Amino acid sequence: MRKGDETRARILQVAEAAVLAKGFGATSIEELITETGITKSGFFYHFHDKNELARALLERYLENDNRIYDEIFGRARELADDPLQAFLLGLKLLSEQLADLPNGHPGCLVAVMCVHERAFDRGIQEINRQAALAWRSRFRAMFAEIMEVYEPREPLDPDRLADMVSTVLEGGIVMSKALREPSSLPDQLLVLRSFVRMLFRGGIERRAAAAS
Amino acid sequence: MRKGDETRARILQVAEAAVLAKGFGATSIEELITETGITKSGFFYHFHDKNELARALLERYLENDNRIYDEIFGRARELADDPLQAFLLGLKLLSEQLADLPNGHPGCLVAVMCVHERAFDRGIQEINRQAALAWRSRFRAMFAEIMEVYEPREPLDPDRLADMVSTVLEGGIVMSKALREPSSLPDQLLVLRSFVRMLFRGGIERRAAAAS
DNA sequence: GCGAAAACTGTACCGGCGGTGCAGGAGGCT
DNA sequence: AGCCTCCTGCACCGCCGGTACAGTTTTCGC
Repeated sequence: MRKGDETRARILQVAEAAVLAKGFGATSIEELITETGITKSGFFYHFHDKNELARALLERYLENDNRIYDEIFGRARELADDPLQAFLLGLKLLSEQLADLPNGHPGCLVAVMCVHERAFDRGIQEINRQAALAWRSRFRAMFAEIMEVYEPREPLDPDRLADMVSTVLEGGIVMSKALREPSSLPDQLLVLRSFVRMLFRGGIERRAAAAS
Repeated sequence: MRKGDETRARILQVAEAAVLAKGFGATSIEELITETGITKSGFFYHFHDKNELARALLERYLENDNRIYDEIFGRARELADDPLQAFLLGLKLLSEQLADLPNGHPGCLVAVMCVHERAFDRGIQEINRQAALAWRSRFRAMFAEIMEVYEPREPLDPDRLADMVSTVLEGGIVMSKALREPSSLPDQLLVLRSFVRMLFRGGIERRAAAAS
C-alpha cells in the first residue's frame, strides 16, 4: 500500500520533469520506466494508460501549485494589514521566488494540456478549466477585498482583473521560454504589480484630492 | 515549380490547423497526407522530416502574424495623430478582431514550440527566440514614441512594457483555452489597454496639475 | 509467523507511426 | 527528344503505446 504510493509518486516526479521539458507526446513511457527503475508492466499496474498518467500528473501539479500560492499570499497577508499592500507584497514575493529558480520556471502543465487539447479526454480538459476558475476566484477575492478599501482609478471587472494575474503568469512562462530569458517571467510580474498599484493608489489619491 | 509550392502550401495549411488543435506530437504525418490527398512519399519529397515541417510551419505562421500586426497597428497609426491614441486604438482593433473569431484564437505556434521545447532542434528554438525579440522591438518602438510625448506615471522599462503585450497575448491564448472562454483573450487585451492608458494619461494629468 | 493482498516482473505480441530507400511515371519546359 | 520537377507505389525498419497473462516478491494485518 504505502510502497505503491511511493513508486507512483516517483513515476509522477520523473514524468513531470520530462513532460515540462519536452511535451507530453515526446515523453515516452519506456523512458520513464528506465529512469524510475521499474518495468513496463509495473508502470501499467499504476496507470492503465497515458491519459491516466496525464490526469494524475495534472492533479499533482495543481495541488502543489495551490499550496505555493497559499503560502506566498498567506505570508504576505500576515505581513501587511492593508489588502492592497498584501497583494503587492505577494506579487513581489512570487516574483522573487521565480527569479531564484536557476533555470527559470520549469513550465505549467495547464498550458501543456491546453496546447495538446484534443489529444486528451474531456475529463482532463475539465480539470484544466476548474483550475483556471480556481485561480480566478482566488485572485478575485483579493481584488474584492482591495476594492472595499480603494476605489480603482478605472472601473475594471474583478474577474477580468483576477484573470490578468493568471494571464501574465502563463504568458510570462511562454515568453521566458521563447526568449530564453528566465528573468522575463518575474519581470513581467513586477510590471503587473506596477499596474495594480497604479490602478488603486491612483484611486485613493483622487479621493484625497476631491476631499480637499 | 508552381505546382510544388501549391501542394506544399496545402500541406502546411492542413498541418497548422491540426498542430494548433492537438499539438505537434499528436499530429501524425499519415493523417496529414490523407487529408491533403497526397502520398507518404509525396510528403517526404517536400519535407525531409517532421522537424523540417515544424520549421516551415513556424516560418509561415510568423510571416502571417507579422502581417496582421502591421495591418492593425498601421491602420491605427493612420487614424490617430497621437502615438498613445494610435497604440490604444491598435489594441482595441486587435481585441475586436480576436473577439470576432467564432471559435476563439486557434493558438500560437510559438507557444506550441515552447511547450515542446527539447523535441526540436536548436534552429527552431532560435526562430522562436527571434520572433519574440521581433515582437519586443515592434512594441518597444511604439512605447518609445509614446514616451516622447507622455511621461509615464511610473518609470517602466520600455522593453518590459513591450514584452507585456506579447505576454498578455500568449497568456490570454492559454487562459482562453483553459477556461474554454474565447472572450477571455480579447478581454485581457482590453485590461492591458486600460493599464497602458492609466500609465500615460496619469502622467500627463500630473504635468497639467503641476503647471496649474 | 502466516496468509492474503498488493506490488510488482517477464515475456510475447500487436498495430500505428516516423522514417528510409528506391524504382518508376506523368507532365511541362527547352 | 530529353530533362527536371513532382509526385506514386512498395517494401521495409525500429520505436512506442498498449494488451494479456502467468508468475514472483514484498508488505501488512492479524
